[in-house]
Amino acid sequence: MNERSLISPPTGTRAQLIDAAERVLRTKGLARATTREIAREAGCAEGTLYLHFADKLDLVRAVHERLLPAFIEVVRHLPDRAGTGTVAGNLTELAGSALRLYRDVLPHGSSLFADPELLERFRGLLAERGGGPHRAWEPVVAYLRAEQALGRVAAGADPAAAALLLLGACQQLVFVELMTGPETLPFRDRPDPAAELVATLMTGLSPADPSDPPDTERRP
Amino acid sequence: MNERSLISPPTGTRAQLIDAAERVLRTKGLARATTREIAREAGCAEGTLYLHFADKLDLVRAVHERLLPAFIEVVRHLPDRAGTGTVAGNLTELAGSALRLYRDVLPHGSSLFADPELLERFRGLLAERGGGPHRAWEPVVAYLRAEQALGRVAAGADPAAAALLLLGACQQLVFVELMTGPETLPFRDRPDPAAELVATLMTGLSPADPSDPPDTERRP
Amino acid sequence: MNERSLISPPTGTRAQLIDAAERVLRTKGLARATTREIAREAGCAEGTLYLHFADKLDLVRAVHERLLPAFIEVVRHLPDRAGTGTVAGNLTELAGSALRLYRDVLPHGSSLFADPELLERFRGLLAERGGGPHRAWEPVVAYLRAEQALGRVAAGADPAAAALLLLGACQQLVFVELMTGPETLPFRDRPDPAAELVATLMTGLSPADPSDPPDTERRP
Amino acid sequence: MNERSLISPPTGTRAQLIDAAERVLRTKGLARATTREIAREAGCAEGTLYLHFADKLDLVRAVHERLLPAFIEVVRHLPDRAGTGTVAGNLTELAGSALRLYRDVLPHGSSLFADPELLERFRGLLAERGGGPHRAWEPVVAYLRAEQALGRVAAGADPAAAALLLLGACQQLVFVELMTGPETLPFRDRPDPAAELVATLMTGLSPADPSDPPDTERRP
DNA sequence: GATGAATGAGACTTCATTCAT
DNA sequence: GATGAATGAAGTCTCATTCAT
Repeated sequence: MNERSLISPPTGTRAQLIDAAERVLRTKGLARATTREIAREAGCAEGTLYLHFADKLDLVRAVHERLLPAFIEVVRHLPDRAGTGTVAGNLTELAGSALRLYRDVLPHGSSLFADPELLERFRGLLAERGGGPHRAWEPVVAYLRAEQALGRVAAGADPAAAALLLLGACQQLVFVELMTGPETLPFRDRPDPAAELVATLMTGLSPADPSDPPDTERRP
Repeated sequence: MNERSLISPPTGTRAQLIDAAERVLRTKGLARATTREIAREAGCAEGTLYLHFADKLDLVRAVHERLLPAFIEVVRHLPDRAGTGTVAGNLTELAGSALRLYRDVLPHGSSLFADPELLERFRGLLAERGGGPHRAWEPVVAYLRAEQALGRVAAGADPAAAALLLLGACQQLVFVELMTGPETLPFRDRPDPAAELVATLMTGLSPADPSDPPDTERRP
Repeated sequence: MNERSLISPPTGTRAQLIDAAERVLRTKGLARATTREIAREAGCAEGTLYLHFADKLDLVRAVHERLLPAFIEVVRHLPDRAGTGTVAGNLTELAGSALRLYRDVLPHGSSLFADPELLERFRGLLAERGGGPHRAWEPVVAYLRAEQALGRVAAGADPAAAALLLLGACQQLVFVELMTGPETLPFRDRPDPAAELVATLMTGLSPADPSDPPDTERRP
Repeated sequence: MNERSLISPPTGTRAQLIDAAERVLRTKGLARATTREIAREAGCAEGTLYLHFADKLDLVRAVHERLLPAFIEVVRHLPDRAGTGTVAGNLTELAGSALRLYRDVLPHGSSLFADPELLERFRGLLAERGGGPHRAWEPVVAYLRAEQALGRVAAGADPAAAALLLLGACQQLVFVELMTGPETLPFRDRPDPAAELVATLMTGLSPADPSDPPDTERRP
């Protein structure tokens, strides 16, 4: 329908429409993001939208498409840092980036569940691009593997589980922030949530005392 | 508007409407859940809906209201189990329950971000009920504190961070499952994701070898 | 449909419904007077309305039916007063009563124009009862004729026109009051509109000076 | 919402909608004037109505807005005629115009009482435009004052009361005509109601014989 | 007689989409 | 490419009316 989508410069009417849609989607929500409102925000006529996109969902898809690289970008260069700084420092920086990213992206991603057809199109997009939120795990896993090779991460640790624990915590923290509203923020009293998550993940919960092995039942 | 809501038995037209709405919301999504479809699913006339609910969003709110207790129920009795079984076993069971719960609840909760007005009403509901997804952390924190007192969890561990890591990982896993679709399931090859998450959380990432302290830079 | 309508006492559910309907019609207007609201106001169930009236318009008709006698009552005894008091005094009293009456009745009467079917039913009611707003003119005409016979009203005056002038002025004054709202009342600064209308009607506009005959053109 | 309203030519979709609404309102009445019917009458789609008006009542308001000038136009040039023709002739012409005007306008104006919200909007319109049915009195009052200065109207007469008597009589005559229906027309036998009203208003009711002063009681 | 939950036709309104200019 | 008035299907919601209790 629109073969210039990958060639077209980031400026121009098409890009303005995507920008406008992104803003309206985040502000008003998917349910209230009308083509009229988006066109008004983009400063063009409603009909112009259909010169650049097949339909409204195609525009929403374009918004998501533009969001995808940002998602990977956050963790892309992480593996290169293996062996530099400290593991905890690198992971804390990762967690901080993830928190910022989720604040921007989660409303868009969550809205997908409100519309199965939109979700289906998004899956098609993921299939094309080979993307998906789980792709963020991979660089983290690669980084942890590299650190394992360097001996800075326990050899027995499960990098995939660790990546899921850390990124999942970040996502849930933002999810709860967005859901309960800006007033009632749990974890807000914490000075640096990212550092605390990483510290706990590094140390683990098991007591150091081997006289109390965690995998043995205490009572019959 | 409907004073029977707290007294009425779980059967009756009102309950049928909530049931029907829950099904339609999960099947068609919030954006496609029409009053006509809900009434048809409930086996009553469209107008009947407005005998029991102020408007459509009020019905959606009722669906969420019914979901809230389930959320807490999963973790409510966890603190009582402190000192019984193994810590890892108890947390694995929790993670398993959380995974099942999120599969049911996440689409509903995520859809809230598609409609700011609905989100606002949901916040009002949370304010009334004193609820919110973060309430699930509290029993986990209480449990971990109790285990710390028993010496089965490291005294220096941060229970709040641990709860967020574990529940966040579960939520993200389900989020990715639901988003990428039933075909492309990452982590599907894993026999028991819950156990792996718990194992990693228990052990931590830091290498056991004290000659390689994790918080010291290796290279300048 | 309901043969007891003329026999039934003024109390009882039927009368309560008419009372309630009268209040709701005046307060909310015909367009917002729902059966639910009327039943609530009457303190009975919605279905009860249909035990006493064929449909909603039948109830509205009953309200009008009860208003009709009040309309005539104001002027009924006027002819008997011929030759008593002063003509101006009698007419001023009449005008005062008419102003009060129109304030109660005009919203109901005017609303008839909003619904041709209701208006048609009202005409049927008038045909039955031999009523109609113009019946109010007759006693006034009779009174003026009697006063003419007594020489207290000019023999050449047209009683019908006089009745229309006086009652019409009262109706329009109330019409404007109701339409422009309670704040902006023209004629409100006048201490006694009724007396002023009557004074003008008694004296007429023609100058007393016969040297300036009113029916002669002054300029070519 | 529609900035062309003051600039747009009297043709075009907007004007067609106002025309159609005016017809439907007069034919079916406010209560039966549906947007579907109005759109059908205007020859456009139902949704088009909302391109030009905020909602249905806004369209009704526009109909009334277009009626307002007509109301004033009837009496606007009356003061200029002071001293020309005869007073009775000028007033008779005025009364004739008022009768014709009320036949067109009264159903619309009266319907306002059926819907308090519409009445409220109409008051807002009057406040904007500085209008209102009482504005019709002013030119009549000005005319009578001018004639008083010329000695063609009694110096002691009350112009405001006279205006109210004459216009009120015209309004009530039309009100009764419209209410009782085309068959039962009181005053229909009269050849020229306007002339008769004016004649009575000019002469007054008081007998010419000063030996019978109207303000003295005849009997104790 | 009284009830009030249920009904369903139909009202108003929104909004993605088209097309002549 | 751009426009924006027009479209009309579909949505939410109201309300007079019925009927089993």
